[in-house]
Order: sequence, then structure tokens, then C-alpha cells
Amino acid sequence: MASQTTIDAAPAPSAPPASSTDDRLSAWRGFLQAHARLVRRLDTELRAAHAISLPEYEALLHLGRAPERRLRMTQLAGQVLLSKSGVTRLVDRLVADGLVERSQCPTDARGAEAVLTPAGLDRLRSAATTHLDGVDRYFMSAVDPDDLAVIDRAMDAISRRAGDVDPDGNPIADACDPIEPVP
Amino acid sequence: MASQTTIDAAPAPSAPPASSTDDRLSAWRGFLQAHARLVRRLDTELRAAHAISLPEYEALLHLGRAPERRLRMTQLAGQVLLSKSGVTRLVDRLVADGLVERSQCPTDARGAEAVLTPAGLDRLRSAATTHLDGVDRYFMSAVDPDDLAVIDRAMDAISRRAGDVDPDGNPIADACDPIEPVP
DNA sequence: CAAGATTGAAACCTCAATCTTA
DNA sequence: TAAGATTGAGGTTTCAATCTTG
Repeated sequence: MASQTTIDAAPAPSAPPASSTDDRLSAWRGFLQAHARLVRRLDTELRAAHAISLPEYEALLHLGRAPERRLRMTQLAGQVLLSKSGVTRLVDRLVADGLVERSQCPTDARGAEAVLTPAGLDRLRSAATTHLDGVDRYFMSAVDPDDLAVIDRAMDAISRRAGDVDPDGNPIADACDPIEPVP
Repeated sequence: MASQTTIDAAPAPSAPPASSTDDRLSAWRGFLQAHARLVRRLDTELRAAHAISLPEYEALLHLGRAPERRLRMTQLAGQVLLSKSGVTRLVDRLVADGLVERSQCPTDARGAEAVLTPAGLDRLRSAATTHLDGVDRYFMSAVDPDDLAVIDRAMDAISRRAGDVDPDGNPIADACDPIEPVP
């Protein structure tokens, strides 16, 4: 493995690879912590103000941006970073709440689509206020605009290294492709 | 909230705050995606090679670095980014696997401590290889060393903005305090 | 009463198996 | 046979309530 870690006090004068004693590992740990706190905050605020979770909000968001405000289950899964069955259940909840409807895909009898209802659109609009506000407050405004660009590039690079498979182990629709605004 | 979003096609020529149409939001989405892919990969690799999950590995790691290779439950919770009950259950599993033991805190009769067993230390050592390797491959080496420093600072700033509370809503032991190496 | 920790119930997500259709 | 989606079962995490001790 790496060189010396504080675990095995072996004094290894070796080269670059990561040591658990870090310095370099600091960014990694910060990344984990920032993510944990951030999503917890945003999720809590969304639940308190609009009775939806962060994953639910993201589902509504992607549906809202999709061409007909409708999306195939698999596509939705790719964007929400959940497994196939994960989205099935997420959509179940949204349907139960009246925010989404299920619809047969006209071109493929196997296919199901999730469609945003008017109520869902309303909820999305009001929740967006809270969410964007939070992202601004806790993420955007916390870092220098120049650094934001650095982060943007870095995250993409990391995604590519780690990615290529979704939660089910299937190749992913390269979730980096541009998201089209709704007409 | 912000200004225009593609949701309501209102053309608002306003100032800085986030619009869901983004560009600026790109870093945020990249952040979420990078995290999702990264932890999934690392978790999968750890499970495959050493039969432990990423949270379990992190618990072992923090115990391994703690003064006596032992930590109070609450402190462990702070470092593993889990709620109090979350750690109780995590430690339950580790105890069941023989990697950790529970011990009465000598100075506080209410207190419980988790102590790394020899087997736990062995597991930690071998798993560290896999883990550090993964962090190196998917995170470190994916970004320019200079950018790594930027990320480090940014993540800290974000943590501070979003933080100050743990999963239970309690003020957190400022999880940024230095982690002492084990003697 | 407050703090440390655990427990029961419930929410959420994933894996593997299944069903239907291409 | 493979692809789209759902279902059953199981694992992990959290919330709220509880118990014990300071």
C-alpha cells in the first residue's frame, strides 16, 4: 500500500501514494463532511418548509425540465442518482402525494413514464425557492467564484474516474449530458 | 428566491442569486454526482475485498487513531458523520464481527466506549490498502494538486456554513479538530 | 433536569428475482 | 435473449421515546 500510516508505525520513506496520516487526505475528508452536512441541511429545510425530501425535490426538478414534463423511469433514475428500484419507490411516494402520475409510454409497451402533475409543478416552484436559497447560502456563497470553477472541473473529473456505472452496475447515460430547459 | 428558472419561463434579468438554469449550479450538481459515484465505488471495493462497508471502515479508522484505540460513542458519532443511534448500531455490527468490543467508561458510569480488537486492527490495516488506493485513484489523482488545495479550503468553508449541527441536531465537536495519531 | 447511550418503529435504498414486452 | 420496470426481502439510518447516571 501507501507508505507509513499511523496505524502501523512503520517508517516508510516512500513516495507519493496516500498515507492515512494525510494532509493530502484532508481534502477527501473535508469533501465527505461537507457533503454530509450540506445534504442534511438542505433536506431538513425542504422537509420543514415544503414536506418533501431532497431526492423527491430532485425528481420533481428533473421532471419539470424534461420536454413534456415527463420522463422514463430509467432516465429519471440516472439523474436522481438512484437505482432502478429506488426510483420506482420514489415515484410511488410522489404519486401517493399527487405530485406525479404514472403513464404508459406510447412507443414502448414495457415503458412507464412519470409525469409531473399541476400540483407537482406548484410544489416544485415553491420548493425551488427554499432549495436554491440553501444552495446559495451554504455552497455557492461559501466559496470564491473562481474556486467554484475549479470545483466544477474537479468534480467532473472525479465523476468520470469513479463513474461509468450506476447503482445497479449498468453503464450510466453519461449523466453529464446537457439538461434541456422546458419550452 | 432567485430569479428566473426554466420552470417558470419568466425572463428575469436579475442579479447574482442562483437560477435553476444554472451554469453556477453546475458545480453543485457535479458535487452531488461525484460524491454518489465515489462512495459507491469505495464501498463496493471494500466490501468485495474485506467484507466491510465504508462507514464500518471509517469507524475502525477513527478508533485506530484514537489514543487508546478506544473512543466514546458520541465522539465516534461525530467523526463518522452518523447520528448517535446510528453509531450504536454500527458498533453493534462491528462487535458481532469481533472487530470491536464495548467497554465501560471508567470515569463516567453512563459512558460506553468502543475499543478496537486485535482482529479489528488487522482488518483495518488490510482494508486501508484498498481504501487509500481507491481514494488515490478516484479522487486525488483525478485533480491537479493545486486544485486539491482549493478544494480542501472550499470544503472546509462549506462545512462551516452548513455545519454546526450533527445528524441529531446537536452542536458538533467541531469535527475539524486535529486527529491525533496513535502512539 | 441534562447528558450518554440504547431501543422500537418507521423510512429509505439496494439486491436479486420476476414479469412483461422488444 | 435482452431491456424496462416492479416486487419481496433485507440492510442501514434516523426520529422519538426510554433508561440510567451526573
